[in-house]
Amino acid sequence: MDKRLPREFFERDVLDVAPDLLGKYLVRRFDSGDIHRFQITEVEAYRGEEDKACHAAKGRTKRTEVLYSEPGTIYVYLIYGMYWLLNVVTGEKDCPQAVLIRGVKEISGPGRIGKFLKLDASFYGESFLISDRLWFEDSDDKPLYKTTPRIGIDYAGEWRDLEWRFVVDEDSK
DNA sequence: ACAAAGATCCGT
DNA sequence: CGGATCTTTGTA
Repeated sequence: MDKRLPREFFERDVLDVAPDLLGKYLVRRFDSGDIHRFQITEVEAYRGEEDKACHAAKGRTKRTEVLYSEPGTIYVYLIYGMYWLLNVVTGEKDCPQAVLIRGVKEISGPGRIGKFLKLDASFYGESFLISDRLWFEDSDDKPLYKTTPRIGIDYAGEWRDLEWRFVVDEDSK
């Protein structure tokens, strides 16, 4: 059976998709053919042009173009000249939203995930719905989680304090 | 054309 | 706490 998360999963508001991704599996098929599954433990939501922390706050540019495309599309970008951060586009087409994958069970930190999964610019615009090297799979786990403000966005003014970071609560497992 | 900052990580 | 390292964006 196909456990890959379908378009309908991502075609919802980012604030619904983000917590639902906790406990799901991020699956990477490397060039060698080896397939690794990583259970998601930490995510953040970035929501629309109004959200000053969202890259789409700058409007439609070459970099943010993909945020306006179909739900389930891969958004990767290089930060600090060395780390590829991984996001999945959510919501209706033309509503720029994305979930940042910040942590999985074996790896803490969005920059380290990109390094471990060998991500690069070639993933930009690819789709999690049909890719043969990067996708999400369902899981029966419904872990309890806590919310906190997002990390590293102190510049975002009133949007800084919104608790749009979702972290699996280990204590409750 | 140039300068500045960034959804980070690591070593000191 | 500062350096690495380079793309994107704002300003001229």
